[in-house]
Amino acid sequence: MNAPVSSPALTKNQTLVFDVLDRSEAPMSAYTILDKLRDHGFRAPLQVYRALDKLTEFGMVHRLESLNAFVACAHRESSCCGAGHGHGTVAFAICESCSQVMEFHDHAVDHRLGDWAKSKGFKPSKTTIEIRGLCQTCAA
Amino acid sequence: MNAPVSSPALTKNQTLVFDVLDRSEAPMSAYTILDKLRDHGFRAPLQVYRALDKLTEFGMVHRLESLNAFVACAHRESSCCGAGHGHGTVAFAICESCSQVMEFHDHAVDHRLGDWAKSKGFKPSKTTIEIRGLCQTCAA
DNA sequence: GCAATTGATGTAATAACATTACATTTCAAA
DNA sequence: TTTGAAATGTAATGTTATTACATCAATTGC
Ligand SMILES: [Zn+2]
Ligand SMILES: [Zn+2]
Ligand SMILES: [Zn+2]
Ligand SMILES: [Zn+2]
Repeated sequence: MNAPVSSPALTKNQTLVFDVLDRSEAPMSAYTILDKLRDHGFRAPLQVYRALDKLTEFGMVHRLESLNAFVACAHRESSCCGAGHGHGTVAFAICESCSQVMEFHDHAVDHRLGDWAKSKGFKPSKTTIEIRGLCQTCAA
Repeated sequence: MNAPVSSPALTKNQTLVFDVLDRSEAPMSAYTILDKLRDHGFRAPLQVYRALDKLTEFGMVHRLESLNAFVACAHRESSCCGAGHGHGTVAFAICESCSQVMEFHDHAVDHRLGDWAKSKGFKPSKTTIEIRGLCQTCAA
């Protein structure tokens, strides 16, 4: 269940993609990332998708399913469930006005969904929790 | 916050789309629905997307973000949070082997996420909870 | 009855997101 | 130094969703 994964040294493409995402305020689509990296020799979507796959596997990047977009992990150092990037289920609050994304982990929610799964004999592999709405600033 | 919505009589296209989804065991993409409805005069994706938009608005259909697909609501009559289809946040467990989808509502999860939002001044408009994994049968 | 408005529909074209297939390169282990 | 695994480059294609515009149908106000 979302076992921590080691994150080896990144390849050149992985580093480029991660740096773009990490410097971005907002989530980015694969194609937006591609455009940002044309200057660095990127020519095709697959170069981005391959890097994103690995970064996601390493837990350094998350895919926002409701946006078809990606963010660098903001769940940095350790936490309650697993160390470093090897976190358990994480949730996102996504502002539909300014695109800001807040990443958080809620133990109670995680356990509650885990209990539900157990009660149904369901074996979770990945859980998505995304709250769309307005951040404090934009709601004011 | 996810206020109940009245569901007026459906139009012809809405009825066709809903019936296809309602009879399906598994979630369907808009294009799969389109193919099922060619015989009934459907020719273009927009006919499906427009119907899906309305059905979603009525709470009769849900979009599964992690699948880019749609299911008929299985949350039928009333429930704790709002009557009929006008439900609060709902969660889905999606079997990656047999495609079966279980729709459920968990009060505790809903309130916990609501509390988090309140504590951050975040105003939720829509919350997505999707658990991918293996159903009891497929996990055996 | 007959505009005027509104919502639904039909159709084509295009945009946005993602994968398959195959050739080539890199690099560390044997 | 062979060789095998992982990464990369490139093109083509597949899948999902929207924009733009024309037409049609039901309702409302006159
Ligand atoms: Zn994270
Ligand atoms: Zn905001
Ligand atoms: Zn439902
Ligand atoms: Zn199953």
